[in-house]
Amino acid sequence: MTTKRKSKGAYMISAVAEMYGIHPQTLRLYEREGLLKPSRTEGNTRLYTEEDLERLEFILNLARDLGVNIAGIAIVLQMRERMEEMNRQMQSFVDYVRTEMLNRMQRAPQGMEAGLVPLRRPVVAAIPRTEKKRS
Amino acid sequence: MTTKRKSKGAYMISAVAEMYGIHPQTLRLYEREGLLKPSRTEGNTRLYTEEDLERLEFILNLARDLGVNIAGIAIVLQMRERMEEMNRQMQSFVDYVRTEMLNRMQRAPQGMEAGLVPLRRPVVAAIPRTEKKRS
DNA sequence: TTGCTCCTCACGTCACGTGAGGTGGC
DNA sequence: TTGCTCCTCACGTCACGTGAGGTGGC
Repeated sequence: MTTKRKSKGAYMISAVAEMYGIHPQTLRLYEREGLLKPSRTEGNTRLYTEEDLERLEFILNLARDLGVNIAGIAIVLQMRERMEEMNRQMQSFVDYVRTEMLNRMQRAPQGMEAGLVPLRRPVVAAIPRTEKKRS
Repeated sequence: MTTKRKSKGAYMISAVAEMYGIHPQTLRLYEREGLLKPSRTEGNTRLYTEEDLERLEFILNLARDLGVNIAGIAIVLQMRERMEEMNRQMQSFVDYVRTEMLNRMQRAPQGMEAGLVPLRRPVVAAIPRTEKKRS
């Protein structure tokens, strides 16, 4: 038996197939269709990182549980990235406003009662986060 | 020939099918699968409003041009609604901050050089809008 | 009556997943 | 050598779109 796991968090195709109960050919299919892009060894063997596995879990959730086809998964993946980008921008904007408000308050505390209250729990808290598991 | 269009902006199934070059059965299929929910006349005949047609155009773009299956279209539709909701929240937050900043400036104009410049073109301008045609 | 509507059932096609078969390198 | 890897080709199944067939109301 050879090592199916190579270096830190990089898996060969049969290990991944076994972990998720799918056929190795299915993994090759997903790659051919552009859903996954695992790196390769010098000998051309696929290596799946933790990041690839996270993406694969998302794909399998759509494909197996929800019945979405490959074209649909591709769209959903890119929409997910757009939403995450929006969340990042929203978050940095909220952070900017919060620190700016605090700066101003220190210089002119009389404005406090009018402006600070709505900022304590910023709008971003009401936005559904796209789930993203961290190992 | 009967009237295929009833009242303002409400179309019967054959008119819609002809407009978009699809089979009436396909429209019934999309409704059965939950993608479209046209209203009905008292006699149980489907009536498609302008809003339904807009949604249908989005669906057809996914189905015909991109090859997304029905399960995928359902997911994409609900992601689209979430993104639109996020945009609305972002916009209202930006609006709130802008007016609040202006209020403060009028009361304490010495803070101007530090805070106003980044707000002139708010973050929302960098966010890709989901397209939404208006008739 | 005509031309639409409603519905259900069924078929053809295609995508997806999987299997077989043959190759090559650690 | 063994057990993996790579690849291509092919098949079974199912979803999607469409057609037929029969019904009913404006």
